[in-house]
This record gives sequence, C-alpha cells and structure tokens, in this order.
Amino acid sequence: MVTIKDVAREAQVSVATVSRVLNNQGYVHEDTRVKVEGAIKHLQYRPNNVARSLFKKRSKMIGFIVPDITNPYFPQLVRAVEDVTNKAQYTTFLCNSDENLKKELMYLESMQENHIDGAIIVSNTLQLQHVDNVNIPIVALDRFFHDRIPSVTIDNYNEARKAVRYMLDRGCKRIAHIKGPEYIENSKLRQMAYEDEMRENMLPSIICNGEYHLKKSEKALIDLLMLYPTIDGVFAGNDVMAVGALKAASRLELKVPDDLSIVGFDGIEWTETVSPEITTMEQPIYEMGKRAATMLLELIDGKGINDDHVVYDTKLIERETTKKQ
Amino acid sequence: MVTIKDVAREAQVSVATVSRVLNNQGYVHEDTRVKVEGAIKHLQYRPNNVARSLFKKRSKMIGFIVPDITNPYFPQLVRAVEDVTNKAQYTTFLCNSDENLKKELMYLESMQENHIDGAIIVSNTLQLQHVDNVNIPIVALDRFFHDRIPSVTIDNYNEARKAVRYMLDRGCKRIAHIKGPEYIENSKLRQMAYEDEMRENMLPSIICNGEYHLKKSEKALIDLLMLYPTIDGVFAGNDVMAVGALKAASRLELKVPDDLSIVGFDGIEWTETVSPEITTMEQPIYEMGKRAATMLLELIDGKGINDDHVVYDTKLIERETTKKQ
DNA sequence: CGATCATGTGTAACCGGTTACACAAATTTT
DNA sequence: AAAATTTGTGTAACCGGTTACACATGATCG
Repeated sequence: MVTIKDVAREAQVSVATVSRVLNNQGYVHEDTRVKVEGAIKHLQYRPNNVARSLFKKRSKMIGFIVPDITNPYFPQLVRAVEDVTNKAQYTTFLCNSDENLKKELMYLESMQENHIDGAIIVSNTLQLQHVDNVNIPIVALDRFFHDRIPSVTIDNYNEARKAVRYMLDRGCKRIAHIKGPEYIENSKLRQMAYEDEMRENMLPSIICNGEYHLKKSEKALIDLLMLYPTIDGVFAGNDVMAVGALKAASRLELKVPDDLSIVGFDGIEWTETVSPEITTMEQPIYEMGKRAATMLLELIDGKGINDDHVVYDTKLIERETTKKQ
Repeated sequence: MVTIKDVAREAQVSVATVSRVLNNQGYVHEDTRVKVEGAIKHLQYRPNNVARSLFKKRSKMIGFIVPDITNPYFPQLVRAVEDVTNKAQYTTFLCNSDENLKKELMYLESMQENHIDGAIIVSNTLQLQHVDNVNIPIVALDRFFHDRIPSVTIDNYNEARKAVRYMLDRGCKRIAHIKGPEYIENSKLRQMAYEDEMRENMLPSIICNGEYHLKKSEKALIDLLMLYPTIDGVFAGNDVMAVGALKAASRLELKVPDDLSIVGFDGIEWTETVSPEITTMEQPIYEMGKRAATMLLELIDGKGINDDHVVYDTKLIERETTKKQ
C-alpha cells in the first residue's frame, strides 16, 4: 500500500507538505505542488480515509435504517438519499431493521463505532432515549419520531381523509378499509382518518386487517366481501394492500371500478403495473428522501435547520380503479 | 468521547490490558477482567472502529455495487447480502452505479480509501483491469465478470431455452420475444437462446425491444401485435417486461392465456401481484445473494473457494399466463 | 533447588493521516 | 533599511486503538 510517506519521499518533501497539497490548504509553492502531484500520480497514491477519519473525527459516511428494503416503498427512498449524499462525497450504509428494536440498537451501536457522521431513520420502535446517547445528527423519515428530532413526513391523517372524501364524492357509500399493522403509527392515523370521515358522513365503518401485506389483504378482503357483498369501495391503508384488493376483486370477478372502487396510498410503482391501474394518494417519495438527506447534511455541517419538521402533501392520482366524475 | 485510556484509568490498568479484555486474547487475570468490564459498562465505552481499522487494516465493511436499487430485481439481493454479512459483524455499503462506468470507478476508489474488506459487484461495464488495481476480494453477482473473479450467476442461455421450449410444448407456435438492452450480457444470452430454440424448431424469430422497461415493452408489444395479430405467445427477457406484455394484452383485450401466453424471467414479486399471475423462470434470488456474500466472506478470511463460479438453476413457476397441460 | 514454562501486566512503537508550532526566506510596509 | 508580514516547509505530537517486547511472578519439572 502506498502511503503519504512514500509520496513525500518520492517528491522529496515532508509529509506535511503532501498533506497540504492533498487538502488544498496552507501555503504550498507552485513548483512543490507540481512535484507532489506528479509523485501522487506516479505512485497511484490514494489517501487512506480511515486514517483521515481517525484524526478528523469525520468519516464521510452516513447510516440509513429502513425496516425492509424489499418493501417496495423503500428503494426509492434509499435511492434518493444515496443520490444526495454521494454528491457530497458521503457513502451510505444501509441497515434493514425489520421493525425490530434489537436490530435497530445494534445498528446504532455499529454506527457509533464506525464514527458515522449522521443517520436517517425510518422507525416506530426507537425511542428518544435510544438515539440520545448516540451523539450524532439524526433525521426521521416517513415517520415522525420526536419533537427534538427533525423529520420529513406526510400528514397521514388529513391526506387519508382526502382519499376517503374523494371516494364519497365519486358516489361510493359503502366503503371498507383495509388497515395496516397497529404498531405502525402511519397506519393507525390512516385508519382513524377513515373512521372519522365516515362518521362525519353518517356512514358506518367496516374494517379488515391486511397487515401491509398483499396476500393477507387479498384474503381479508375476499372474506369481507363474502359477508358484505354490497361494499362498493375499498380504501386501502397502502398500495401493497390496494394491489391485494384488486386481486381479490379479480378472484371474485367483480368489475373495477364499476362494481368496486379501490384507492391506495403511497404511490409506489406497483399501482401502475397492474390492470386496471390503481388510483392512489401519491407521496413524493424521492423528494422526501432527498429532503431528509439534505437536512442531514446541513445538520452535519452544523447549520441550523429552519423548519425541523417538514410535512409534504400527497397528490391524488386518478387512475382506473375509481370512476371518472 | 470515551476512549480506551479513560477505561484504563478507571480500571487502574494499562490500555494494553483493556485491549486484551476487549479482544478476548492474551492473558488477563479474572479479577482484572471483571474490573475492566465494570469500567467499560460504567463509562459506557464503545471501541472506536476507525482506530481499530487503521491498525488492523480490516474495516469490517463490505461494498455492494448494484445498477439501481429501484429495479425490483435488486432489493432481495441486497437484503440477502446484508443478512449474511451482518451476521458476521460486517456492515454493507450500497452503491447505485446506473450501469455507468464512471460511477462504478468512483465507488471503487471510495471503497479503497475506506479500507473496505471486499466487494460484491453487479456490472457489465467494469473490466478486469479496473478491479485489478483495487486490491480487495471481489465477487461478481448476477453477471459473469471474468474467469479470475468468482461469480454467482444462472445459466441464462440454457434456462431461457427451457422457457421457450416450455411454451412450444404448451402449443404456442408464433412466439415473439421482447428483448432487453444489448449491452447487458444476460439479456443478449436470453435473446440468443430464444432465437436458437426457434430456429431448431423451424420457426421464425420475431423480436421487439423492451429495454428492460415496463412502459416501453408495453408499447413495443402493442405495436408488434398490431402488425402480427396471430402471435400466440410472448417470451419476455425479464419479468418487468412480462408485466408490460400483460398490460399490452389487457389494452388490446386479448385473453391471457387463451389468446396469448406470456412467460417472464427472473421471478420477482411483481409477477405475483398482477392478474393473471405470470408464469416465469424463477431465479433463487435471495439464495444467490446469500451465496455471493458467503463466498466473499470466505475470500476475506483467506479461505480458498472450491467452486469459484457458481451457476444456479432457475425454476419454472407455472402460473396463470400459460395454459395448463 | 535452579531451570523452564505459563501467566499477567505495562511500555512504547505503530497504523496513516492532520495540524500546531517553529523557523527561514521572500515580500511588503513604514 | 529595519520592522512587520506573508509565504513556504519541516518536525513532531496527536487521533484511538493493537501488539511486540520486556519483565515480574508463580507453577512445574528434572
């Protein structure tokens, strides 16, 4: 391995001078700079970032904890974060927590040990106390974390109400809801929104559990539709379950949207891969990832952030699973 | 930050002793061990992995270069790699190359600078020379790289022939192929297999270009079917394009599989989210990721690997887009 | 009972960078 | 022309660990 000493010897200067050239700071005579750069090129020298991190206490790495990268909501988020951080010369390391506190804590420790400069976290299980003794900037993404932890989210409650209201506007009366897991705050908020909107319209709520899971929501909806065949609309707690709902309709040979309207939530690509394409509340997923990453970099650079809690709007994408006005 | 010196002072021993306790090696008296462990717990000490890496020249980090994490083939691969490497106390850092040589080289450099212990690479653009001056173990995944670089792949050519043969067996005669990008070796092999299998059965080839892209393949197939409405089968170069083909059929109100059979390739989850579910040649994606990661760890540990080039079989999953025998 | 070996611990060099500080030479200011 | 400042470079301490080596003590053995 070529070290800074080798370069110094080759260029007949001290290591300090080489370091100055590398970091482009302090005084270096033009002739010396040329000599050193020549030596660097000649020896194919690459500075050792580990040594550098040790001294500077900056690793140029950030961590990203997601529940599960195979969940189709997350790849875009990861991509966005990577795009931003890489542009700023940071590398991202990825952790799948499976919504499991133990794993999350393990990852946080590992991040600490590796001198990570900051972290982005999608979690409902982590508590303030857990991240408090990790002494690095943290941004919460997709899920609100704590007043003191900056976050990038959407307003799940109000956007979900909009979705239900839209279905009501389009003439649905007997709308069912496929809910996600209760321990996920977002999922709970969407359910509450559905219930409140229905209640305010003097309509009964009817809910089944899809667990954020395609097959489970398909099965749950089939069972529900057998019991209550007059259901004319389904608001799914997320797109994965909306796809499940569509499959259920297909199994039961219901026409979508004529017999049954379906609205999803999230705006993942799956909703466009199926026929008919699914109407959904689209989150600006990539944009959210970008924003979180940008905020994190600012925090790392010690810049205060103006709006610590960014809340994005969703966009109703009218597709083929709801009736046109 | 609590350092090893703080612990040494607290436990009234030398740093060497603390280090011995931490690494569980060398002689340490039981009483001393207890004292040190007490101090560690008391001070909440966590060793600094950066310092450790600097001396040991082992960072306990591995790199993973994929073309694009938002491509639905890759998340499972990433997940598998992470699961294996994390179990061995490694962290994984992820890089999206966009099949772009410049980015790949940039990432390789960054890995070198960060003293990465090894890398897994999905690439067609990188050449041996590029990875040769990076002096770390490398495993190629999904795509064959070079004789000297261990790899985990499938036999694209023969498995694709099986797929076409299966369609012929099921009575399809006028089978078209939606091909992927030519610069991707796997895609080229699958196309060749299609052509060879058709030729050997005295049947003409008919090919359109889907670019591994849903919308493009949908459009390409619609155009093709307009010109040649008697096509009775489509072998898609991957599942994403098979989904596109299914949408095309739906647009043209063709019945699948009665009017048109469709077979995909890869075995990604998308094929199960649509109706009808798509028949596909399933790759053991998770298994492949696991294997590649395991091989890499062995290489890092200096163990020679017996079979440097692992080739997995695919499995024909008969679903609803092909006729039952 | 002296030699040999296992056990237990500390000192200091080392990993590969960065930078505070010292100092000399060149340049500018007064 | 002397003083002050800017420019250019090297020495050595430092970041937080690991480990070779030295040394002391106690146990084992012929």
